[in-house]
Amino acid sequence: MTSDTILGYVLLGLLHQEPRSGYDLRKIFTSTPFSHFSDSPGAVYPALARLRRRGWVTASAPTGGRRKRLFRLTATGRKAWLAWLRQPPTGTDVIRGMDHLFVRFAFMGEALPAEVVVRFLDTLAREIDEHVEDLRQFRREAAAGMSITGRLAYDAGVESYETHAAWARRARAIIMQGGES
Amino acid sequence: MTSDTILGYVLLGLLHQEPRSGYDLRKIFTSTPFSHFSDSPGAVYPALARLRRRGWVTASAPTGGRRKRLFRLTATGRKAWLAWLRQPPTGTDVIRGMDHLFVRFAFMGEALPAEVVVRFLDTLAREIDEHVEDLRQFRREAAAGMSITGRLAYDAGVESYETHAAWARRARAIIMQGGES
DNA sequence: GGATACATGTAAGATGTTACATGATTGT
DNA sequence: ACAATCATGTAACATCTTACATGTATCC
Repeated sequence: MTSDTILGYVLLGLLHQEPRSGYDLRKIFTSTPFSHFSDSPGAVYPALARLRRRGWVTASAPTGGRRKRLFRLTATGRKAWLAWLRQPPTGTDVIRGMDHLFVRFAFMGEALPAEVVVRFLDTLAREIDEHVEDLRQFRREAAAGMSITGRLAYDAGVESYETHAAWARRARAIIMQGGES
Repeated sequence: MTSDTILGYVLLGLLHQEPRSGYDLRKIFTSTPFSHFSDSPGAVYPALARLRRRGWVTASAPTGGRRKRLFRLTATGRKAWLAWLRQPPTGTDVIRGMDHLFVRFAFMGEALPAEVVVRFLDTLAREIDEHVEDLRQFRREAAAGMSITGRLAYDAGVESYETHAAWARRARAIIMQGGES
């Protein structure tokens, strides 16, 4: 049970909501304005083939006169997806980029109990704090050798992390009181 | 003169500062706490080979008893790097992720006049504003179908963009008054 | 003498990008 | 009839990751 890419898990998450075709999935990526995810057939279809090979999804025979095939999650697919969702955020996750973490978080509400979500946010806020401390430390030592724009860009990064930590604490409070956003 | 990857341009930027070896470049990635950039030899050496093939850098013969080879920018390499630096930020850049833009911005202070930097920030702030407007629009339409964590994650993304727009305006002011950060 | 840091590369494998190929259905 | 959208895939290509291979210089 080795892990798949983020794209694989996102597809799993969308198929957890309801069975869909490759085309449906691509359209979601086209129409959603966030997304590092490409709607290109060259990304989506091979990813679906991969998931099928792993036994995480099944494809129906072509339906409806069209060649449309609906993909649906298998039991092991759901298990793999839940295992992915349940991973607590690590320092490495924080360094490698918050985006993946947000994608994971976005799906959590559909499948995990509030306490797990809250724990995720707690850990995330703490991990970000630690990383910010490292970033500040480095800035103190290295600022002298940096250009103006270098320093400003660096500060933008730090500020971005701080924004995320503050968000995590606000989100935690919202989840705790039952979820009025 | 097709374009290279971000890694290529970052290497170019570091070599613009001073000639360095592949090892030197890798160490920079190891020791800097930001970075999506990997210090793995399997990324850096092939990228340097690519830049050499393009005629953007030259490699000295092994020096110093060691096998160390120093890479340095050629005139066309510097031109290609400057062309990359001078690109104004586009809407697509903003959607694909701010990170690349910050990397570019970080190098700008070393090579471009303040007015160009200011123009970059102006355009960036406007492009972000536009994108935020789209994101809000989508949220209004789609919020009903989203889970709590889905909505929260989405809002984190929007907030992140807003933070960046505000940063761009602050950075602009700092550059204009000569660069006290 | 042995560990650690210096130093450069290649090999295998997975993933993603862009472009191509093919054909059915729906709306005008 | 024709265009647009639905629908699924493959092919070529570049890039990155992880792991391997090799050898030198320095410090203790």
